[in-house]
Amino acid sequence: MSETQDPTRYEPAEAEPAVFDRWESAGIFAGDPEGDPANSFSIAIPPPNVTGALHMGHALNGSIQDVLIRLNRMRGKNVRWTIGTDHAGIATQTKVEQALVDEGTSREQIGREAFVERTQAWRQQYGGTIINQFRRLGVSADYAHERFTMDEGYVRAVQQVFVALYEQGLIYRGTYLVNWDPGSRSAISDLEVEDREVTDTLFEIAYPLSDGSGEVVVATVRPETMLADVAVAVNPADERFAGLIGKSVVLPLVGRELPIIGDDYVKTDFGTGCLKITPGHDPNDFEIGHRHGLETLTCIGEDGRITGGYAPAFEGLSTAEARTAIVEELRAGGSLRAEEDYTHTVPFSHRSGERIEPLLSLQWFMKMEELAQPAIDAVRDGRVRIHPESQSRRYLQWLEEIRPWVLSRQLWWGHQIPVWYRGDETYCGIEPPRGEGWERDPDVLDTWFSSALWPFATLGWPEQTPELRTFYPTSVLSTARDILFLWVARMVMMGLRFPGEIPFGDVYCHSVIQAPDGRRMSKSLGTGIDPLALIDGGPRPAVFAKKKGADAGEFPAYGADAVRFGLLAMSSTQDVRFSEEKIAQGRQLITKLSNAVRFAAGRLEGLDVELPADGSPLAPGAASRLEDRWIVSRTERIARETAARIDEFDFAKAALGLYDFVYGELCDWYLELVKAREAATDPDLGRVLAWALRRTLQIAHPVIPFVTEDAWGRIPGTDGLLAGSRLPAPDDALLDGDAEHDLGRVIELISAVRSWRSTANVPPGPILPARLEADGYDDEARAHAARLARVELVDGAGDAVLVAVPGGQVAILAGEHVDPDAERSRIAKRRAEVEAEIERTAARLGNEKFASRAPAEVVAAEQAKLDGLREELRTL
RNA sequence: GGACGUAUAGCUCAGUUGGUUAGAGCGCUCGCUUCACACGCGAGAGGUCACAAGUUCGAGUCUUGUUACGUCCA
Repeated sequence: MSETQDPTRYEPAEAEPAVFDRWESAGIFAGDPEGDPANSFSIAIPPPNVTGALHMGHALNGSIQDVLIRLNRMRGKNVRWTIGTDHAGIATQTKVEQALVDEGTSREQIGREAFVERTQAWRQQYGGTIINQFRRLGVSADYAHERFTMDEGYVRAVQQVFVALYEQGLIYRGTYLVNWDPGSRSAISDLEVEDREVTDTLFEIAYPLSDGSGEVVVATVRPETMLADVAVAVNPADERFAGLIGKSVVLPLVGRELPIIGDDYVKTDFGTGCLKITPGHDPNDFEIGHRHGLETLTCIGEDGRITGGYAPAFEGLSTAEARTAIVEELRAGGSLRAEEDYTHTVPFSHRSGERIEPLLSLQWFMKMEELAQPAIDAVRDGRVRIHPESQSRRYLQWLEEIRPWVLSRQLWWGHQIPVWYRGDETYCGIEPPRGEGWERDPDVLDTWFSSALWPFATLGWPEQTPELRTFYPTSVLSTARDILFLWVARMVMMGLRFPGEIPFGDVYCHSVIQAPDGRRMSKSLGTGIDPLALIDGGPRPAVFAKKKGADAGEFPAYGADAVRFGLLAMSSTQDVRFSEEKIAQGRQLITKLSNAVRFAAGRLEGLDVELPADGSPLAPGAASRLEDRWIVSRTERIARETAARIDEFDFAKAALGLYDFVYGELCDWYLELVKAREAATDPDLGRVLAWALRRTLQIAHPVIPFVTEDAWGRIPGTDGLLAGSRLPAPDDALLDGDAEHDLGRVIELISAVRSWRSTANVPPGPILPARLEADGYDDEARAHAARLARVELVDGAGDAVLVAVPGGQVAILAGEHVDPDAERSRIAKRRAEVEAEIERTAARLGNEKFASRAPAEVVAAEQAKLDGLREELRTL
């Protein structure tokens, strides 16, 4: 960062905050709740965790949604983007508990009421962080209607849904295995569990048949749980054990008799093909036990030590000690048949780092089949479309094998379950029960239960608000793939069940942005990047060093636009690796565009460049200039393409297509071509230049909103905010295929001469005399070609170097810089290439089967290519 | 172990239903203080499209197999 400000460089840090303030104070982010539902475009943001800070996934998803929102706002849609945060039960509770511990107290000491108050206060103070970070990114959401999954109306929506599902018999209470964390002595959610790969020992243990006719050998990594075994299972299709189903075995060390059951969960090719069934300590066994009506025993307590009274010798031992002791005893008793290393993934607690102990406890659940079927239908019949399409298969697969959902969490922060108990009585209702002696269920609901209501609860449901009528169903849900089940599927179920309509028409699953080494971006691995460090500048983590092993240094302050562009350009239908180059590419585009506007503004200074009422920059019927017709046509095409790509969620193509247009057409050619003209005496130029820049800024605005808004105000004749401007309807009258073709030839000609110059070592400066020996170039085209190729078109004869161009050749006359003799080797090389290609093409055309079987247009294209090559060969 | 996905330039990625001499950005090389821009302008080098068979007039693209990697599920 230099001390002196270079005025040719756009400074995002200066421009962005001011631009954002202008948008917000103009109130353009708010939709009209009374608008026509048919003209609505709405999005409910996936609510980020209230404890969170913006990470790369949020930044990508925020950029994606903002592109959709801004494009549709400029189309004149009535736009609503609901923003807000999720109360995130465990994460938030953990944060506050940590603070209490630091103060030398605990949640148990201060009590539930004080704890919840304390957490509310914490949220008031810190919960807005991520929302403000979204502002930095340029997110144009409706901040005035920010929602929280525990605000007043939302609590009512959650309770109403719970009570309704309870009354309909879909919510019930039962025993279930939870993820018990022996370290923190509480149940934790799946989200707080991380799978780690460990190497355990797979033990093979013989269980003798009760009738003495032999034995079965089971394989297990957790022999200590055998004390609570209730059965042995084999696959009914497994011929080895076909005769055993229905017989029984004797459990070693304990002596209990266990039935042998058949269940096709058992894999015939894993372990020994016999599985011990311990419903009290393994989720899969629990399912199998349920299917077969087996009882559930437990032999491990909440402290992770052996209990149960099945084998007193091991009681009180930790699971690890018990494992050693049990294996020893089995070995001594001759029951241990084999042991081998076995690498697999097992769950660990994020909080304590201890291995999760599945534990049986009383929980609230929800039956899912009845809710799942309509959600399956909605995707099958296309009312909800999932992009990319491949993800819908995963969605359907999961719903088709859906299992009951455990709703209750042993936490204090969240939606407390609206159920009260008195003796054997149970009451479920929104209002507390009348009478004395009732006690409320202490548990809260899984955070995803309330999140599932997000698309409609944020619009005021269960009240029939104007917002709900206008903006529900929402248009698009954009999210990371990994919560397709946890969240998306549940929103579809709840939307169909309660408001009675799908919650959104399109679901877009965006890429996961990985670290350069292909790992996930993660704070703990040091592979994460704070998007604010890219926007404002900040330390670059070591894995992102430009050269391996070198000091990683700092990110430059790329600004929000560059970060948005880069993330969108990186995004794909699959996971992608983060590339700082794409962010830098965005910064280049921004600088380029800013300078283009600077150039145009200089030309247009003091001119009236109001457009005719129909919006067309070209005077009707007038003989407009080639380059003007060309840029108008090209701009119109890019406008359509970019919008179409955004509509089909191809954000990378939209962003990179913009880059190519701004660099490769607008700046490289149009601005260069018009430099010979003077706006003050050329009314066409003023209009077309202003039009092309304005349209380009409009097209680019959804992707790079700040710089385009800043530039918008610098073009004469624009008023109001770009973000609030209306896109004109597509206009076929602006398309001009002839102009595109004709100027395309001029560009090819100029490029051919430049290329020759460079490879022939002719200095770029001098203007060389040359003859244009080619058809199809009018005076205008000749003038452009001469100026940008730096040649002077003459009629003189003489020795010359020939450069092949569309329609013929340019003969550069021999002179100070041009020596035809020195050209020989270059020409010979090119001739060899052309001859080889002619040979290939002629052979293809001469192939009888090609001529007869290939489509006519392919054959014609080959013939045209051959003709072109033969023409070039003549010039060589 | 199962399912799905991915292998294209030094790096990160495009590449429509098979059809010109496979593209872009970055990096690299050469040239340029061309009056919007050196975060610039012009030109260029660089690819056995992972490997092996097959289908076809024609394969980066389709089929099968192999290898490597990734994600999810168990």
